[in-house]
Amino acid sequence: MENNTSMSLLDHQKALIVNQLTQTKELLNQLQFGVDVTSTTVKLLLPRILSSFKSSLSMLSGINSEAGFQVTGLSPSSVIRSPRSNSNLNGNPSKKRKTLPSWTEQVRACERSGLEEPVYDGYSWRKYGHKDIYGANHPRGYYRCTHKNSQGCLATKQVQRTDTDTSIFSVMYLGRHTCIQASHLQPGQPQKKLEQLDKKQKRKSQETLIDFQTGGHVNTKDFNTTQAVLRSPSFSCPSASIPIPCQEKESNTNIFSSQLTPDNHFMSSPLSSPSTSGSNSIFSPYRVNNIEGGHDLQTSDYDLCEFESALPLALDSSDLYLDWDWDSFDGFCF
DNA sequence: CGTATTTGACCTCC
DNA sequence: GGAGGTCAAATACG
Repeated sequence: MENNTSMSLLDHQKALIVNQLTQTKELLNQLQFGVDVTSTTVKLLLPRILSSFKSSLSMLSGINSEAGFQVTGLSPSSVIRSPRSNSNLNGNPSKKRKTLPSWTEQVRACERSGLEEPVYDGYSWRKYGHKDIYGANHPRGYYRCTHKNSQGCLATKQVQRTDTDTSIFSVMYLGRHTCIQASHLQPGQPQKKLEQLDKKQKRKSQETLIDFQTGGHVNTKDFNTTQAVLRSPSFSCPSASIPIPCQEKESNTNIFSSQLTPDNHFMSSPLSSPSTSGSNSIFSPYRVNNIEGGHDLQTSDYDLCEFESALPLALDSSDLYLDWDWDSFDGFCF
């Protein structure tokens, strides 16, 4: 039983990685051959590409351990459910979506007071419930995909602050996105979304209103790896003049700005909308799965650096030049 | 006025 | 029966 489980899990992981990389390749093709390679589009795509690679690399690292996707936070239970063992949020299993894959992420938010909202992860979510959880200090928010009705997308997520660190959200994703969210590829929509979010945040947290354009604090941890690759002010320091320390790099926190779904759908981060006036940093999601001392994170980072150095990006303030050789990629880290 | 959020009630599972 | 999850009416907001 367990052996079969391990085998199927491994196969599943491999399949995820392949799909993830395939999707990444498609994104790169969009950059390479896309007609509309505007700077905004590029800025949207690149973080997704990087995130996709990071997720893939993380999974590869995780495969080495019996625990599976430890690095990405994608627990084995997300693939094969085990009753009562699927302790995602406070150890309580989902009671209704048992057939849907689930996984948990822990995401740090750059806090503003009174914020109880989920991290913007690139998808549009609509809150449909809010519940005080027995034994938990903080209520749990229930979100479903905005496109549930229009496209029948069944993806949901549950967001809850952790008891130990209120700046960290535990986000449990249920189901994968079957919707096509134009915001992922079209520059205008996420920007609009983020602008709305920003306005909302400003409304809600007046006493701690921090204007990013005037040097407010931004949690930049999740920018690190992106910056390492992009090395371009137009990417790492968006036009909105968000004060991002481009040279700064923390070594012991693994940062992934995207979220990987079990079906290789990854979720781009708000980082992908650099033209937004700082709202993309209201929440700065990054994985904190290594809170207690991470697993394989150094390896993952190392591999990522290898990838980054192999990625022949030449950027200037407005254009992206991609000369990606997939034959080279074939030999990369595998 | 359309859309998103809030929140109490209801449903499901254990 | 209790806890978690979802629904849907009421409300808020742009």
